[in-house]
Amino acid sequence: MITIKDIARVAGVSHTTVSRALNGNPLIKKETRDRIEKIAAEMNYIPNYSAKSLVMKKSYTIGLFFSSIDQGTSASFLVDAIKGIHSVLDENYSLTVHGIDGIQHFDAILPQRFDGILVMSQSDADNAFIYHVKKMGIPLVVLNRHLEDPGIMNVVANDREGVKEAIDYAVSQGHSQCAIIEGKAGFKSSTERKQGFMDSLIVHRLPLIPEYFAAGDYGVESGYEAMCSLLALPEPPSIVFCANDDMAIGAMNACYAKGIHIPGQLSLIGFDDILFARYTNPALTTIHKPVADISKLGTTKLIDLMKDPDTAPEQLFVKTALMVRQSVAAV
Amino acid sequence: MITIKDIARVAGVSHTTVSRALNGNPLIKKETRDRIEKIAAEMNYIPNYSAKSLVMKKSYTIGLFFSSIDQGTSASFLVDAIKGIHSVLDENYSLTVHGIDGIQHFDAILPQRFDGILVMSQSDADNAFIYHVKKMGIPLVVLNRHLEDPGIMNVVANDREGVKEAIDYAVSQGHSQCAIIEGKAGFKSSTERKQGFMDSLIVHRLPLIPEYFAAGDYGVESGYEAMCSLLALPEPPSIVFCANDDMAIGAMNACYAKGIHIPGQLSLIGFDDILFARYTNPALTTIHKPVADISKLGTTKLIDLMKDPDTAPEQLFVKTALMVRQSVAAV
DNA sequence: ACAAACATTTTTCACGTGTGCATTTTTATT
DNA sequence: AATAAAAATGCACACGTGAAAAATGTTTGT
Repeated sequence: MITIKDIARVAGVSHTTVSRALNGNPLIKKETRDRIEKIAAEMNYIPNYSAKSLVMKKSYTIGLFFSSIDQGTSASFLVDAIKGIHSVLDENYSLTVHGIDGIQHFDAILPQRFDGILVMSQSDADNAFIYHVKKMGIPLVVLNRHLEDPGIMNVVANDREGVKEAIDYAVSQGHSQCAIIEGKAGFKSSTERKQGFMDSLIVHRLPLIPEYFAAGDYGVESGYEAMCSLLALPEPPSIVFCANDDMAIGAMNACYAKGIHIPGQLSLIGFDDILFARYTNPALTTIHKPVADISKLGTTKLIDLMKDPDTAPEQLFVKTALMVRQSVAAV
Repeated sequence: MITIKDIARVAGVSHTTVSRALNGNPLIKKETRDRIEKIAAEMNYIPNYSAKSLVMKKSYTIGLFFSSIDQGTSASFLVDAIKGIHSVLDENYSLTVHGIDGIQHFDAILPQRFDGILVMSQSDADNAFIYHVKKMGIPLVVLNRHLEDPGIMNVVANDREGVKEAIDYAVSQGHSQCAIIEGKAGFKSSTERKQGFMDSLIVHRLPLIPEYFAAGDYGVESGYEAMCSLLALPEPPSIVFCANDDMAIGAMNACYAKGIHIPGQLSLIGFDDILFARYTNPALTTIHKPVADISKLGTTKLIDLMKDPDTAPEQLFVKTALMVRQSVAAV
């Protein structure tokens, strides 16, 4: 392996000069710099990142942490996040992927190992981790879950507003018997979406019927079961909002099984806009959650934070969008 | 930050002794070792991985490379791979995720940066990268795509055999007019699956009808279009095998659109067994591709290779499994 | 012409760790 | 008790890089 010392020998200068020349330090004369750069290129010099890391106390690594990799994280979520991040991240940073639930010792989460950390957070349980990162002074952006803490950079979708708009739309289509299949208990997103649902009903002076609030856990199966219980009610709803698309697909299956026609007999709205929402039968009307955009914006902010740790933390909201398809009928 | 020198000072020994004690070097007396370990624990010592990397020429990093992150890689694929790897990877290794198409300079792919590399390969185009890695002497396992090269550790599913079994099953249900929607041109998996399809037809003395070979590209839309063209034939097939589930879902949508009932009028078989295959209407009969198992086995082999670079390369096959659901009717 | 200011480069040191070899301490053997 | 052998520990250096301080060469000002 070629080192700056090798280049120095060839160029007839000290290794420090080489270092400066290659790092754009203005103390070096232009001709010297050009000559050294040329030699470095010819010799196929590639910097040793371990040595750089040691001396610079930088790792050239960004950590992406999900609440869990195994459980509760949908595939599209993970992929869209990675895509969004890669689209703005400099090539000589590498991105490592972790599940917070898989970490044995927070001790291993150190500034020397991560130049910055993105937490794609889904639950309050992540807070212990988040505050550890903050305490260690590692530049940090929390994505996807709204934090109350104004000291932490935070990028989220306005789930609540998005759901409200969707239910407003449903009401405008003539629906008044609106039910919800809620997300996983303890997840911030669950309460946010439920709030948006209620916001709309309240604005439209529609009653909040306790039987129309069915529990779910974001899993496909839970959507199936929740829908079964809603259909079993003496007076079933005319429309059901599912707190994510996976549950909407489960709910749709329950309708197939019971012979309920969508949207003829029952309308359905999802949340997330996963790839397959477009391809259910009928195509699912859902709220598009811009995971890639969130990740992109979050990464941009993280980079700012890494450049200048004193960048003021912000609470940023990315807009959701209602995707009107075929699962909601006018009554 | 605490260093071994700090510990050495407290323990009244040299930093060398500390280093040895903490690394299980047998040259150290048991009592000394115990004392040093205790002090290290009390002082909350955490080794500096940059320094370790520099001197050991190790990076404690495993790279996971997909052909592309943006295009052609389905979400479940990426997630299952990450899950499988995490399940066997030691905690003090970190996993970085990359798209081969996003790499500007192969020069950055060095032994000093990666202790080992897993390539989740989908196309021949990855070969340039694969051989670069091999040339650099980085322990390497290629997953998912069968390589001819016996010098490279390779873990793949037996797609061909899996498809053959599925078509055998279709034939046993009385089907004789079998069509295929092929995968993306240039992808090894496309030809493998097509081969399996033909293997079965040939064994059963069924004709290979050119019109029944429709082109696809693994995308949902291509499945839709291919199915439309098959349905437009004067004599449409009785069963269609789709080279992946995404296309099967697209094909299913084409049938909805044309009012063709599945499996009443047409049967359908997919490949991959993605999460949603279970929840289409009807539930999709498909071939389960054990991505997580492939990743797991591949990682195990990579670890072997990292421990002993002379480990003999193998070509390992992981079994697929036919998941019989409701999209194939008996005729 | 000589000092002062400036530009450029080199010298020396540090970062935290592991290792070959020398040195000291302990144990075993005679 | 003397000696050899073995066990335990320390010294000095290396890894590749960057930065402060020092040194050298060059220009400017009077």
